[in-house]
Amino acid sequence: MFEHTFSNVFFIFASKMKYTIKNIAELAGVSKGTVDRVLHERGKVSAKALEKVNAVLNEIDYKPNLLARSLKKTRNYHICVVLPDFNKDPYWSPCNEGIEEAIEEFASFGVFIEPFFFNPNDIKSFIKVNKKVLELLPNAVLLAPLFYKETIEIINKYALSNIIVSKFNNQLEINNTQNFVGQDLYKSGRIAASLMKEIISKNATIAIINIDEDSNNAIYVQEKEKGFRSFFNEIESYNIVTWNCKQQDIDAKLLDFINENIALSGIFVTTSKVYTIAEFIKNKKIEHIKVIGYDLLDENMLYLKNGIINFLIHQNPKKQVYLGLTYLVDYFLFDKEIPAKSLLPIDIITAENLETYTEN
Amino acid sequence: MFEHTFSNVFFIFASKMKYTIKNIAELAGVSKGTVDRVLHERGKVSAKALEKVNAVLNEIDYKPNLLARSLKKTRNYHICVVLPDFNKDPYWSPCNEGIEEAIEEFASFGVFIEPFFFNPNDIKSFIKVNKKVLELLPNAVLLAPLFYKETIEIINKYALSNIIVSKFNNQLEINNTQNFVGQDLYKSGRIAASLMKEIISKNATIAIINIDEDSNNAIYVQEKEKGFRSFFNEIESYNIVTWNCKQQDIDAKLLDFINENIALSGIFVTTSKVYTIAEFIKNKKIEHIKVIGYDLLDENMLYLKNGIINFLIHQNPKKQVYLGLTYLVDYFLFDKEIPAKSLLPIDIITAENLETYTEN
DNA sequence: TGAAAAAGTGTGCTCGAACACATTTTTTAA
DNA sequence: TTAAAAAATGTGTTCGAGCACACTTTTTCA
Repeated sequence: MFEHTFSNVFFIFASKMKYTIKNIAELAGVSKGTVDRVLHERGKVSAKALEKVNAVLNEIDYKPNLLARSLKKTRNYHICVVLPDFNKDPYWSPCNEGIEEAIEEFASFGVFIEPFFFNPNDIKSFIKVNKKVLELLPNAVLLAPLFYKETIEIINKYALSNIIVSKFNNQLEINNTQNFVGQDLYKSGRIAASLMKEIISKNATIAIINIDEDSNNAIYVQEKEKGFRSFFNEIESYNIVTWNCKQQDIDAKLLDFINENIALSGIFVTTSKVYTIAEFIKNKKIEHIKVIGYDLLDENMLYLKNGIINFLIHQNPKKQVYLGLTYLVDYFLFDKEIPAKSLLPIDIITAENLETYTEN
Repeated sequence: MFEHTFSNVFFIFASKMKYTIKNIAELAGVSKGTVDRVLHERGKVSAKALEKVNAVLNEIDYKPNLLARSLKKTRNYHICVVLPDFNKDPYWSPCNEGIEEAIEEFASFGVFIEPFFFNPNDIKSFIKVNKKVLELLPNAVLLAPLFYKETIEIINKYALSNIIVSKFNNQLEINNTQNFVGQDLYKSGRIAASLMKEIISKNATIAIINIDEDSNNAIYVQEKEKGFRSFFNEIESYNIVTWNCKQQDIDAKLLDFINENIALSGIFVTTSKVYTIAEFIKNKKIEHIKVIGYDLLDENMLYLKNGIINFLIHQNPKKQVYLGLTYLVDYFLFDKEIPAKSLLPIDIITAENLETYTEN
């Protein structure tokens, strides 16, 4: 270790001392300008000076003060979040909380976060909103890429304007995605299956129900279905059937579907719309069917608590946006790298541990 | 809205513009010193000036730049973490990772974090380590308060030296704890019980096994037991027995215990030592007993994957320390409030969702 | 009324990094 | 040998908040 002392520095933690560029300059016997040039490899440094500075840098553990760095290059950063309108689909409602928290928290650092909502049932609305955002020329966009083809196009346009794009919730291509925050949907399906297996008896029939899933975001639901089926394929002796339906058809057709499959003892709903099935089951007083679905919507939580839904899988949309925004902010302010792929844990929610996820 | 413009300010986002003290001073027609006095209520401001500044402050949404604020009052903060040696109990091993990550991340902000380990089986070691830490006079201590009486004493001493104390993992008093990061142990026991109920048949016998729990940290284990029993008390028709044992006695005595309780079909181990029971069950080729325990120790994860352990409850010690440290750092750097009580979600881990918690 | 005390106000420096620009040293070539 | 060009080095300003200190205005009271 170096044994030098600085006039202006009070050694509190001997070896763990925080060095500044000025300190390094003094130790190396050069000016802070030279140290700066060495640190940033800006050239214009003589071999002798380079050596002196590097000698010091090798001895100490210099970490630039990120507060000072970020303050110096103070800029106002603008991040837009593009996501479905939660009035059209309550699944997205928690995202809003996450965004509001991020707005509040990061405003003090000069980061301005702005949400933009589109209609998840209307591709045109998705395109329109993105066009509007593009015109604002923000520094970055955090996007829920619901529509495959249109997202590819808009991402290219953003790229032309040097706007960073991160995605959340839906993986655009299932592999090789960049800047993505979300969950592994295939695994999520497998987990649902493993839970189902624990709570129903052998040789039973299990239904996978996809509600209101048109071809657009069907790929995401299909991943879950694949995962679910893969689990049972490995153990056999279960009969898995898939039913695609519209929400308004449930009342008219679900009873027929149940009667057609007499051994039916488990239903896996691939989205947050599981409450519609639960409602039906409750009204018809069907007691032998176990239900697993997605997400902590108010209605879902109600049916979970009174035992009609047995398990919910938590996709944690709030954490997804918040984390996505955190990555972008850390990138702008502190030069942190944005993780190419951030897969959140897949939480299993029961009536008992539910409140530990909703508190605070 | 104000319609003024500043010579040196470029309006990017009309109303969402970031104001500085200088801006406010210009708008109010006073100097930044006066604005500063108003903001901090330092007095020495005339009624007229106060009014002018407040008029501006009411119109705009001033958020001080936390980077600048923190840079100005640059200090080196020293935080000590006092926790059990992970060589004595592998449960604490993930904490180390959390601490290492925090050290790395916060060093750039002038925060120096230092871990101190004590022997969890030796009260004297706990006292000794804390005494050592006290002499260092850090700004804060993050503590795993394993021993009740001794913790009370040491906390008082820290307080006398104006050292902030946060606790994690063990709640000192079950209610009214301050600066605590951890889980609700009672609830955790209930969750274990609810899972047990799903996977065993009615009228069965269930064993609660406490391994190596002497009177010191017994209170924490007792909370889990209480929660577990409370769940089954509500539904009856189950027979719950408790067995307290030493790890070295398992081989000699567990088989007797199992034979004494012929209907035994579920075991709840109240700590991370569940692998010792799993090992026994595997060796004796007992197949009808379901096992639920705690924490993602390597051995536990192995038995979870091969089906001997059915569920693990994740106490997330790594997240606990990391979060505890984050709270302290945010407090020192950005004047954020330290939450009095931060209860983490209680994660249910199965063979299927396990890897979503261990990745990244 | 006027000097002293009190109250109010403004200026300028600091934190550490970054970078523009000024100054000094070395190299080049006539 | 020397002037010009190039390279190397050092200096000073900025970011925004916070605070010490200097300066100005108002109030107090003999």
